[in-house]
Amino acid sequence: MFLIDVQSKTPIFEQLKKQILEFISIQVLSPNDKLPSVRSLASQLGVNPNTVAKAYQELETQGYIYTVKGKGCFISDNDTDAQIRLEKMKEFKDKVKEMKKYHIGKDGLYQTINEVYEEEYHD
Amino acid sequence: MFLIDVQSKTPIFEQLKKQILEFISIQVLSPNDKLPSVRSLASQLGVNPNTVAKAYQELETQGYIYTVKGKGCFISDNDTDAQIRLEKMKEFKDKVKEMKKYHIGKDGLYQTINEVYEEEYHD
Amino acid sequence: MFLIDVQSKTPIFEQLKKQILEFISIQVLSPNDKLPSVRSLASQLGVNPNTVAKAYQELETQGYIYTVKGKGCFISDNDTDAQIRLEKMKEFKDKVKEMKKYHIGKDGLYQTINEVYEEEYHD
Amino acid sequence: MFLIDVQSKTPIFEQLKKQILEFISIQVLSPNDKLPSVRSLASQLGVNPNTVAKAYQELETQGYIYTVKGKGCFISDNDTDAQIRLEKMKEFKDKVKEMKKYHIGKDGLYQTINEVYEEEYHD
DNA sequence: GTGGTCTAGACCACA
DNA sequence: GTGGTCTAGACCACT
Repeated sequence: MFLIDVQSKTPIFEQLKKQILEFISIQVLSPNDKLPSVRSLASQLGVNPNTVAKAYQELETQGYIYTVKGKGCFISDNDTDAQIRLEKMKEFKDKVKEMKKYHIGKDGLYQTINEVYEEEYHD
Repeated sequence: MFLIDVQSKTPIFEQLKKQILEFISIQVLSPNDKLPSVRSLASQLGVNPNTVAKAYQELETQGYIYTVKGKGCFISDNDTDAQIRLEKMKEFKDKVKEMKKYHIGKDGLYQTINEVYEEEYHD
Repeated sequence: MFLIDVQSKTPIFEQLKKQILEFISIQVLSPNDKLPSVRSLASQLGVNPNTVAKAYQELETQGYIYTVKGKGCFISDNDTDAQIRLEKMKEFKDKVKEMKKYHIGKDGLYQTINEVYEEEYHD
Repeated sequence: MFLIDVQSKTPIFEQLKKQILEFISIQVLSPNDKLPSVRSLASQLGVNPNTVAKAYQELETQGYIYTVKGKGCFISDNDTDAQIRLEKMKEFKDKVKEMKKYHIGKDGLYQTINEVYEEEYHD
């Protein structure tokens, strides 16, 4: 279910966070679903448990998941998926602003969007 | 001319690289223009010369500038500005792909682009 | 394992790079092998950690090794040894072209090769 | 007659030395021929006179040219061309040794030599 | 005066 | 403990 690239420049715990958020956004993980335990996920991915713990901790701080002592971590139930997409839209807007800074015309951006959305769905 | 945020999480030398690329892209810096000397830029920004040197060196290995020992660093002359915009478009495409992964519709993206590009130009 | 000549005109970090490439080429270092840590190699060679780090960083940008933060540096896994030999052959070809420019006959070159390759293997 | 690449990593004075040696080797410049004056060559190439002077000085130290005060620099007359080719052969031998270190077979080297020497002559 | 290399030593993020 | 970034200050080669 989770895929990690240890050679990537982005820290493992960030990769994990991102994937969990993705799963929430597309409702593969729904409110009150249980996340795998830190230790099981760590051993499954072959990474340090501290790394998984860090990802979970940050997600909790940001309100996307909640922890029940002795039971595990669960997806929050406050429109979490909508929040995530809002967050992503903000990132997108920042990217667009950057494009504008480089004097890149909006037509090129439209075209790129169309290209991407016309492709078949794949990972 | 150059602005650095020492508080930022992104390394100083990366901020510098980005700004130089921006200036090339919008042709504030044109092929064979001379960049400020490592030492002068460093003292002007209040950072260590090594930091500026690192930015320049990376830009050189990436082919955006060239160095003449004893004379200084200069903007490369092979359509560097076009190359940079291409690179940026690639980044944008990746971002759009990410949006698609999160099941965000393309209409929202269009709208965001319009918002950004309708604003007055500012830094 | 590594030998550095601090007197040499060629920079220490270049000497290091060369030796590492040599070891990869003759498969003393194989894909995914771990390189010595920056600090340990530095102290072993009696040089500054920054110097070793620079060598590693350049090897990484050239694609010969990859870095996993918090774990160390490792040999890349894409036929790195073959790539290095190809690179070396290119250097050799350039040298031969130079010889031709100086109007040196190819017979002399053959002879030199035979001399070198008939000697016993040594460092 | 002389060609300089200011963007090259090899210092200008080295490029100059190399070209002069090349011309001696192929007898475009013969013993007792006069070299262009420091100032004329410098202005012709658009480089600093000190740079040309440095090239000449090193060539004199190495015995390839001699200076007559108030008259100029001249090619030495002691089989200079043969000496240069010897020097070049030494460089070639070092390169071959390097190839051997990387465990590159001699057959590949033969082949490369043939390729180069079969090409038409060009710069 | 220009960039290139190096040292000594520091702090941080990641695992 | 690992590499990444940064500072302060030094020496060298090239122009």
